[in-house]
Amino acid sequence: MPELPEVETVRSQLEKELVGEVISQVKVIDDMCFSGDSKNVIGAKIENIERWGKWLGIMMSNGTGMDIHLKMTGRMVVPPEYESMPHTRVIIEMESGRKVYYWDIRRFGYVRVWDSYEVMRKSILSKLGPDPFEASGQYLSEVLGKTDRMVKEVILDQSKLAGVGNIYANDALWLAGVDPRVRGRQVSKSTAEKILNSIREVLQKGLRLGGASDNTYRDVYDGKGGYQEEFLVYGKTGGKCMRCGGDLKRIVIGGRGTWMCENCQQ
DNA sequence: ACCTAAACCTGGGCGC
DNA sequence: TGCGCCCAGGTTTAGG
Repeated sequence: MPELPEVETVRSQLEKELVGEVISQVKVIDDMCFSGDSKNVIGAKIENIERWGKWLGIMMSNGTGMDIHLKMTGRMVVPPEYESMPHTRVIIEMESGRKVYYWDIRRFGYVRVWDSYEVMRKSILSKLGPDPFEASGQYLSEVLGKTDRMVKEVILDQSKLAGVGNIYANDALWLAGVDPRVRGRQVSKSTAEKILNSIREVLQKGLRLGGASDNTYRDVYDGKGGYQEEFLVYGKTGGKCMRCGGDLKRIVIGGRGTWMCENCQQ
């Protein structure tokens, strides 16, 4: 699933491919994955590509903008074979002849065109907490101290911390040795700091490996990431704990699969 | 204001 | 072989 490391990988590759290009056409194959007025961006130059949490934001030279969310199964890809692939939903063409494809099996994600880049940016940022690399341990400790929700639900809450999804949340809590069911208010300040450091560590590793491709995620060149080979606990039903050798357990928190070692995570 | 659960969607895997 | 069911989860929305 595209989380911070996957979306950042896509952002940096798209930046290399597209900044400076002028959009000549937007072909919408599936309405469900597109909104806004595509005429706004025709003839405009791509100035910059940013990432906020799991969102991508494209700044256009005429003050308009586009945002993209990959949700579960979205891809932003450039290989030409995507021209006629099933599940290609939107095609963005450049004056240079280059094309970029929005491909998505489940149609949860989207490309949206906005009249104003600034309005778009503010609208997205208003829903998001800080990036885990910018948040302080003090901040996370304060957020946790105000809630009785389980710690895993809090770190997955994009309004509290932007960019962490289920894969990295599971692995970070195992690395920190914290039971995902612990209530926010029960977490000490030093434990909150340990959790934040573990989140950063697994995200860094994800970034270094180009993300996790256990399922449908691919980068801009249709390549796989490597983090799926390095999962600590995520998805390891019936697996053993790498730290103590105990059986990993699968539980459900907030409707999501959660993997943990009951011996190491207290 | 806070919290929970359902809805959105498709393909893959499973049991029968 | 095939059918029905469950599961995957980021975000929004509805309801308690």
